Amino acid sequence: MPIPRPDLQGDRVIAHVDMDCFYVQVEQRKQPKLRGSPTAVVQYNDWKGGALIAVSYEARKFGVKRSMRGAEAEMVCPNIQLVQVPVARGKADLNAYRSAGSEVVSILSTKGRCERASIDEVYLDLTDAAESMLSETPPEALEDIDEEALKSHVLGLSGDEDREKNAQRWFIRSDAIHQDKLLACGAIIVAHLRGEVLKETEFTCSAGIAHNKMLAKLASGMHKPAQQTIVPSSAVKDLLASLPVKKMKQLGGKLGSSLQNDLGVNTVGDLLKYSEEKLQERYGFNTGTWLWNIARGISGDEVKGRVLTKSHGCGKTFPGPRALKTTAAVESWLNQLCEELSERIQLDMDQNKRVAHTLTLHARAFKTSDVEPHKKFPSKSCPLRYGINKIQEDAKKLFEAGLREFLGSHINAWRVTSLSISAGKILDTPRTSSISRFFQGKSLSSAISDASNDDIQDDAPSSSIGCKENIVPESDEDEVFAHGKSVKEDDAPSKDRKIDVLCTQSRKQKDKGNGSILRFFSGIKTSAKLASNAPSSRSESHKVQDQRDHQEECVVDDHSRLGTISNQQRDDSWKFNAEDIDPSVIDELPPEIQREVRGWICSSKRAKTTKQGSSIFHYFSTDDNA
DNA sequence: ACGGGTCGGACC
DNA sequence: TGGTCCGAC
Repeated sequence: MPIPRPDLQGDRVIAHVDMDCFYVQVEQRKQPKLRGSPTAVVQYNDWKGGALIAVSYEARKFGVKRSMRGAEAEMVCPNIQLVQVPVARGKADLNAYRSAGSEVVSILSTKGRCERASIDEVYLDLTDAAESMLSETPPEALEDIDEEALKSHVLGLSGDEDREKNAQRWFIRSDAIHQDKLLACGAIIVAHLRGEVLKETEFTCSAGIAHNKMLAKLASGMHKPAQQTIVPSSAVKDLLASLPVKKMKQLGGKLGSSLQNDLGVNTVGDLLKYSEEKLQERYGFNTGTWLWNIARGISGDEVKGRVLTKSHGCGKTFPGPRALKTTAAVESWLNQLCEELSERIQLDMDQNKRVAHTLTLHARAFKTSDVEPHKKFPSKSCPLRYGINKIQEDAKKLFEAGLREFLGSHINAWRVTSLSISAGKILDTPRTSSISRFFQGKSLSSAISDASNDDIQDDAPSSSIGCKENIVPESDEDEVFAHGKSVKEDDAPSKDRKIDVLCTQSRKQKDKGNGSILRFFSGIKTSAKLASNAPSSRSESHKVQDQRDHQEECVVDDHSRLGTISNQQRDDSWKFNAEDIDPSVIDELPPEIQREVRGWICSSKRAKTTKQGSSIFHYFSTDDNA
């Protein structure tokens, strides 16, 4: 699982920021009277008082732990305040925590590359900011330095008496090595950011500052809550020497157990005894090298610039007697899950201009009269279509396909103990200079949800799920394009505006038969009609569109009717599917382009690749503002 | 009858 | 790829 990355760049400044008992803080902000008293967040309190998923530091003093039941917590801490996770559609609703996490990220992402590692954790690469500070305003006197930064814990400082004094001296050491000075700057930046977070969100957090993610993560947990810890290189060896392997990220599971049980490695330092080859032999090449490196505090793992999640999922378990026994029960719960999922991907689209492309269903099930004892319910996925009903419909088909495979040819009673669906392959929709401009009177979001209006029932043969085929049925293009009211009203393109080409990157041109050029021309056909009875002024929303900082072309996607927009500029050719182009579309083009297009329609039965420099390419790729 | 609900990543 | 498994919070 872990993979070694050589730390090419040696002196990075990496921070890991971890919110303190985050769910509790979110609830305390909502309900300030809870502040200061022992508090825990539980979900579902009907069975033994619910399961604790976050515990305040006041409550921890009483020995309250995560994974206790509410009832247990009350035994060890009678005054504990138990707050329930909101429930929506019969399941836990974590949206409040997700959006609180986003508040934090929006502050933390201002000083450098930011990776959202979980709902309440981020990594920051502050190398550039720290270098700048060091060269412009290096910390030379205590007065220069944020008070919070001076409270940092600096690992490896010898002084046992006054920790804070030592830390302060460390900050302003003029003879410190460059690496340490960078860390000091990083710590000052982090202290400032934490102050901003507190001011703007009322949340406290803890942080670790080090030269790589692994050490930063380790450090952020060392002094909590609301404190920060610095790991100078000089402290790494001693730190790891006594660190139990299980404390290291990635070693909390089977791999860590194996190190202990099979190699007798109890601390990370113990790993130093093993050669890289030995570790590779035992755990495989990648893992072996990775282990060898982390024993030395080496990790080149980079901070990904990613503040948004890569997928959205929701699920629910149905333990013991609650296990679902009928397809009706399964469908009913799937519908609830799909509603939530739909809401979330819709929000993602509205807020972030992103579109999800695959829908995946997971389930756990067992057979009551089991012949094959431990067969797993297979997960299934299909292209994702926007719209609650479509998602529900597709999820149902995915479940049916999975169930058939799960049951095989036997006639068996079954129980489902968990269900989850997720939306993945989420791609940015770069700003539109393409066909979607014709429809930009409305948001991308409404365009897509309109495109998946549920009044038209499409019937995909459910058998197609098991196969490699797309279960998404083709629907009438007019369904998309018919929704033109805002286009007509206030945002129709002017007649002379360049009709943008719709195309896909050639490397993505795997869609067979339903190439996007086809949709493009269908689109032009309709939009040209709309355009012809529209006012000729550029609309307000076009200007807004133009300001989006994404770039380049827009493409109608395979999975949603009006969806994916992909970057083109780097491609030197576009591949067009020339099938089924309505001649009236071509009439809209300038004469010389018309001739060109008619030419390649005649000459090619299926597809045509135009190279950069061709007149068609030039025409369609030229900015209409030019 | 399970820490539940979600995530990310690697592997085949 | 899709599907599975692992690890994490």
